[in-house]
Amino acid sequence: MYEVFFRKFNEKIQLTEEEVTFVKQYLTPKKLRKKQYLLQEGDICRNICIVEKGALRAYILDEHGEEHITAFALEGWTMGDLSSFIKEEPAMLNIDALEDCELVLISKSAYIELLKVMPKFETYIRILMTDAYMALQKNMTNMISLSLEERYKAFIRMYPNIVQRVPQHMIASHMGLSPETLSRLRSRLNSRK
Amino acid sequence: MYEVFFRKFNEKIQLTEEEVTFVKQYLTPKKLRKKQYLLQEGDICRNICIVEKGALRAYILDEHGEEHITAFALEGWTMGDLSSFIKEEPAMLNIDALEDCELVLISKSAYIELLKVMPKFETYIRILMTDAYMALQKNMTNMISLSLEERYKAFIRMYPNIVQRVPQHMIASHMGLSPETLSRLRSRLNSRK
DNA sequence: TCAAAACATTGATATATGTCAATGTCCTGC
DNA sequence: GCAGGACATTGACATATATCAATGTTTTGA
Repeated sequence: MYEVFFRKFNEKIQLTEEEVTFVKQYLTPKKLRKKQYLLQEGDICRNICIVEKGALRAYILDEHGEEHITAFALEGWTMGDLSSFIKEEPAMLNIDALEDCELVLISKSAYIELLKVMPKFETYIRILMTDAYMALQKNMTNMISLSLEERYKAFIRMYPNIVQRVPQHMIASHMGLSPETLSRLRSRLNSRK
Repeated sequence: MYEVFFRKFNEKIQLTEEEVTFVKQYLTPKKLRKKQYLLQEGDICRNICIVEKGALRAYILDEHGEEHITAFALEGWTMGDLSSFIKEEPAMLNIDALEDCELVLISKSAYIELLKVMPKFETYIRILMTDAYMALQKNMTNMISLSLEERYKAFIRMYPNIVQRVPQHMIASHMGLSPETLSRLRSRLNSRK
């Protein structure tokens, strides 16, 4: 149980068997069926989740009620509305399952307790946050400095699994494009090679 | 010396006088004149910096050589190309001074050593990264879900000091707009009230 | 197994923003 | 103190992308 979670953990920080057992006490498994919600806008995000299996998306609704996908999460990725989790404020994000999912949840109290009693956990979180920040930064600089075509090609290169498993209009939404524009972009790219 | 740095630190984690003295050993002061560079694209970012006084900007050059400002930093803010600092890869960002600056630098070796020997430093960095991630996320969701006008009003509300101290065309660049478009947006807002 | 929904594509048109250019003002450094 | 540059504004025009609509295909669920 929790194989993916601990595989990811061990990539950053080695844990002994006892430590694994110890951490497991603080984790909760959760299954989610396709289209079910993990979090809805306005609720407080009570858990950080790690995807063991399946796929999630996070999206925000704009003033016209349009969905804008802010993130996908596949196996091994972390998902949640971090601001809501940390500050215990209403979430801006909606998170739902794109496929049937198996998740690992860390509650706020578990998070706080683990940070307090287990330095290796704090180190792991520090690294996780650093990596997440760098990834977001990278996305932002790509968004700013690349042409549409280059952005799409970079996305395919970076996240080939997402392109395979997620409908195209959601990728368009994630890139801030209409489905039509992405479709035309793709046909331009195909005709060119 | 390093007043701003330790004020910020103490807002998150209380330090004893001895701890302050200890941390000071790892810090280096640096002055920068307006328009001088702290970091240039292609170089490796050897230091994380905290602004004691003055203002910095970070920008990236796109394929046409156009500048796109990715961040500003005023007193108390942290600045650097984090990916370059952590991975010791060539930086994508250019960082220069918008005003004469006084900075505090933390070198990579100081960063690693402090993380190793001082749990409070690791906790501080963990919180810093978490906050930075949340702020970037917030910017991204604003970018996605708000109209231009709302984005500009949100920016003014959030960073009134930047609006006062930074030329308008740089704010346009930071918002991903041409200077003309921001100018027209502002005149629209003014005529309306 | 079939009907309905979800999805991708393509065309016609609308619109927001960028680009180019001209003008005037205000800094700023020599 | 003045000249040149940086900056903001405004107008005319170009262009990329959104929007609306129609069509065909694939997936899904009863």
